[in-house]
Formats: sequence, C-alpha cells, structure tokens
Amino acid sequence: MPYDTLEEQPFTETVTPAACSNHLRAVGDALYVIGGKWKLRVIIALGHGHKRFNELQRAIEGISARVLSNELKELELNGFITRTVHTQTPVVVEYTLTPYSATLKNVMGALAEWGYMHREKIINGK
Amino acid sequence: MPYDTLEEQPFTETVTPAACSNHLRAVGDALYVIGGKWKLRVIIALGHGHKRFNELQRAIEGISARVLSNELKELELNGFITRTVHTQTPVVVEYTLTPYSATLKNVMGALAEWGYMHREKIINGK
DNA sequence: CAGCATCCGTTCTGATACTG
DNA sequence: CAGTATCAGAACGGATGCTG
Repeated sequence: MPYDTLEEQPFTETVTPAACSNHLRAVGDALYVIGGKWKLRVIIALGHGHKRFNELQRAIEGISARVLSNELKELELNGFITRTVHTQTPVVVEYTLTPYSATLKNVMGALAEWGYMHREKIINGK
Repeated sequence: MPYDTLEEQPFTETVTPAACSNHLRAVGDALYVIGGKWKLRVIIALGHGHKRFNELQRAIEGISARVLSNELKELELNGFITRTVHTQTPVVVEYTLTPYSATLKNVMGALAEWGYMHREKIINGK
C-alpha cells in the first residue's frame, strides 16, 4: 500500500512482489473504469460546460448516440456524473459531473501532459 | 499549449475552446498509445525484471501469446521497448524498456494512485 | 523457446430508423 | 430533444497447431 513510494521506483526491480501485484491491480482498476476511447472525453466535455445529450454528441467528435448513451450509463454507475430530468414534454435531461470526478484531476493532468509531449516527439521526427 | 495550467482548471468552463481541443487531443493521444487492457501491464512487468517472452506471459496473468506478441510489437513501434536477439539455436530474445518509457512515470503514478483510491472507495460501500 | 497462422465465437461499432 | 431497436460488418480474443 505504499503508493506514495511508487513515484520513486516505478521501473526498478527493488519493489516487492506484493507491491508489484498491488501496483498492477491498481493500474488495471483505473484503466478498467476510465479506459477506453470515450470515457475521459465525455468527462472532459462535461467539464467544459456541455450538459445535454445532443450537445455532448456534437462536442465529442465521432461518437454515436448509442455509444454515448452507454458511456453515460457507465459513468453514472461509477459515480462520475449525475443524470437529472428537468421537465416533461419536451423532456430536458442534464448530465453534470459529481465532486467525485474531480479526483481524476491528477490522472487527467498526467495524461494530457504526456500526450502533448508524445505528439511533439512524434512530429519532430522521433 | 499551456498544459501546466491545466492542473488549475481541468473541469472549469473558463478554458478557451482551443485549449479544450488541445486537451482533448492530448488525452486522446495518450489513451491511444497506452490505453487498452495490456499496454501498461506489459510495461510494468518489464520494469519489474521480466524480459523473455514466456516469462512475460507467465507474469501477466491472462494474456495469450498472440495478444502479447501484438502488444510487444506496438510497444516497440512506439519506442517504449527494445527487442534484442541474443543467440541462435536456441533463440534467446530479450525485451527491455527504453529510457523513453520512463516518461510514463507520472502517468503510471497517477493511475496507480487513483486506482488504489477507487478500489478503497468501492470496498468501503461507496 | 519465441513466436506466427488459422479458425471461430463474442463483442464492439456505425448507420439507419423509430419512439415518447 | 433524448434516447432505443435492429442489423450487418469490423474488431477482438481465445484455442490450437505449427515452425525454426
């Protein structure tokens, strides 16, 4: 459980088998929940003020209604977003991020930073 | 390009559309390269001293030879690992991490930390 | 040992159409 | 608007067998 020490030795052979197993499982857990093509994109779009279904679909390039629907369901199940029905006829539904989604801040930051760096590296001829 | 400012405002609506687009693309790039079920697991296993093909397959629970083969190829293409053939008859092949793989340290750390926290939350009855 | 080729069932995805 | 239903094609993934 000394996850605070992982930063110091993530790629060494000095960690114990137990720590390795924990590390593996933790990363696996994280990727299971927020991995995939769309999860984080949906969260980012929601964070940038898009709240309605069709609005989200327009904001997230390339996602289909069916896939967006599924992603929203899973995100709700995992406690990242809240689905609120505001009226009837016409139905207005809003999706909003929960406070729990803020716990992804470091993950998002690290991914964005690395992705940006990686793109620079690829563009500049490796 | 001010990725260093993202930590301060990852979920606000105050970011510009351009920054939003960059952010989305960067995260997408990152997930494209290191996302999926196995990529980071293979890297972690390599970091913990496993170098040979069958050794890796044993270390990474549940991966098949075909999938491991594909993952290793992609990781090599992306510059994370090096494939070295040491002898002939019998063939001995070693995979090792490149220095570039160390750039994933923050990403791994963030994912592991979050995954650990998330599991705790789930176990403790949400 | 270190893989690749093949078969084959499951899953994922997109496109289209339809409902309340 | 906010989705769901359906279908067909693509992609994934495991099991097996084979090679050098």
